[in-house]
Amino acid sequence: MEFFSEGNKIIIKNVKDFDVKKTFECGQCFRWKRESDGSYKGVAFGKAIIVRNVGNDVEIENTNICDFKNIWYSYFDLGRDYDKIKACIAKDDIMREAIKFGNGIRLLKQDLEELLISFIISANNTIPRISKSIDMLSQNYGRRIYLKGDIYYTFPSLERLSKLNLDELSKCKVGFRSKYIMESAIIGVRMKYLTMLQSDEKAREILMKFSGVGPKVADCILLFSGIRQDVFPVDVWIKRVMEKLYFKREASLKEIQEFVKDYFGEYAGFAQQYLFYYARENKIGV
DNA sequence: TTGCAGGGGTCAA
DNA sequence: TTGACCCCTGCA
Repeated sequence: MEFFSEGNKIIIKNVKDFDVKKTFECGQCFRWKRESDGSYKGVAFGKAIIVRNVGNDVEIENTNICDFKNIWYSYFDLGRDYDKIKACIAKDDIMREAIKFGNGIRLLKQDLEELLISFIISANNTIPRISKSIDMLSQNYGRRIYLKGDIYYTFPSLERLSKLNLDELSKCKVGFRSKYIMESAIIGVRMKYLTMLQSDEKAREILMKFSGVGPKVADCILLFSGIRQDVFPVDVWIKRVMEKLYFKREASLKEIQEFVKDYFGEYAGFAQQYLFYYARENKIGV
């Protein structure tokens, strides 16, 4: 992979497997907004950038070599060989079709604190509402940053969120999840560093001790932070697509997870992303 | 216009 | 195993 800077842009030449639209719209993140020219503006790790596909290249605007090396290279998972992953999980015609459809999806390595709160908000919620709540939390309690003269807001720290009361949280339209957010922020601050989870065998168990974090949310946090690739978050869409295309009948959460563990193995999480995008975009099972 | 179901699940009984 | 849960949107 070759990259260079040009003004306030980083240009990554001849990038394989990086479709900006699919990566931001496959359901793993909530803070990227599509612009009329097809680029995406968003905030991650305290920085606001614009990302776009230009032919075979990817451009990142409002950044520099230093941030690219320290933040974006990891965030966009640029060190990974997606051909290898795809070869590992392409076990059948269904999966090959889903991979073909979702070709260019990358799994982002996102911030743990933001993931924890975002996916607590996602429970029994709709994507537009989740985005709205996350934007409101950021606007009210995040830090101001600038991009091309416009104001953006970073996602607030757990430290900051842990000091809010239920009324303040409820104003961000999180509904019954305000209690979960408050309690989880306090637990997170008490743990000192969520990054400890990186090297913890019991990361999933620990995450499920947080208020509002069950098996699905825990798996999303593990997968979208890059801690684990073998987890397979099962939500209503994945349940439907697995039942319709693989089981040909109703199947329990446990059944599905045991099946994919053996079937897709260490890269089950990538299979989940291709299937999720495929199922949602084509409304499979609806 | 009004009413109701349902949504990236989790919790508590 | 089951029902409640904020509250906004879509649809009849």
